[in-house]
Amino acid sequence: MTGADRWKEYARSELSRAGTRTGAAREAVVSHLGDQDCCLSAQEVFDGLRADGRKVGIASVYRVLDQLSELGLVHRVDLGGGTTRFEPALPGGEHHHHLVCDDCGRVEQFSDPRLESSLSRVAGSLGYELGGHDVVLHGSCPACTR
Amino acid sequence: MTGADRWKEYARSELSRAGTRTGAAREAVVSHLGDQDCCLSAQEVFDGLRADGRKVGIASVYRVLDQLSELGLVHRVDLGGGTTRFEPALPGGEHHHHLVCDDCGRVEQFSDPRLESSLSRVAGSLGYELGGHDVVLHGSCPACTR
DNA sequence: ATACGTGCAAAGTATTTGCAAACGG
DNA sequence: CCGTTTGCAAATACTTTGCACGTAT
Repeated sequence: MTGADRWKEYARSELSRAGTRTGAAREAVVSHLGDQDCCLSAQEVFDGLRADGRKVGIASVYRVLDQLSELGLVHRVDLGGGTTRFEPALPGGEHHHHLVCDDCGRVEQFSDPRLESSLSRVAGSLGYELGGHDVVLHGSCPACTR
Repeated sequence: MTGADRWKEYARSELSRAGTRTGAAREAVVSHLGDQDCCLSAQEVFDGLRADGRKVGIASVYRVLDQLSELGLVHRVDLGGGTTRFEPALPGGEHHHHLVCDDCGRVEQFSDPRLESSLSRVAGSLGYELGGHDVVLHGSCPACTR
């Protein structure tokens, strides 16, 4: 089973466990989001669903994304530029961060254990219980640098 | 001389070096921003100026903040929640990051050398030339935890 | 005098909300 | 059936832009 399918199943089971009913809009969003390998904006999800011929209102896209976020099934990602993006989140706390090329807009993912430990150490030393964190690096990608 | 005054002088000299004229709105924003120890939203700057009896249009606040940002005199800070915040930036690359309490909204600053080195190592290993980075930790502050 | 700076109002985005109709359990 | 979910349209929040006027140089 692919990671995408695994997330879809996980999301659907968590949704039903949360007591929600099955609706066309939510299923469409879950299905589409699960197929992505990179974070999407609400508008991109909406456009993607339209392209697939699914007629879902943008308000529903926002509502579903918000609900998924509340349940911890997606992460909100803010790369700057004023639009929030969303990406599937698997359980277990495994996560990654993003590196944005300010020239061409390319987005890459990365993860780094040493970075994570720095973050939790800092939070701990200030007495905070760490709930989540956003790390976004901005720069120029190899192609744009030269 | 205080850090606040140092930034104001620095900002004014950089602005004049950039060839800008002296205007009331810009001076008001620079002066107000320089007095802050924490990042402010455009609306907060606007309200602060109003409270001081300075009649500055909100459009000018946005324009000035954008200009200061272009010149590297302020950093844009996005703590999530949809509104961009701004804070004075001193030259030399010294900077800090933010820790937000999601319960009470408190914002703390921190800096950490090990974190910085993790970030540049990651960027370097992906071939990126690092231009800047945003790190925002979310969690519960000591007061809200218990 | 001339171009830059400013305030106001209008336009633009991104997102949320009110509401009646559709639909799942 | 009854309450959740959905789509539409209107509303909201934040930010940018157009334009006429003010003002520094």
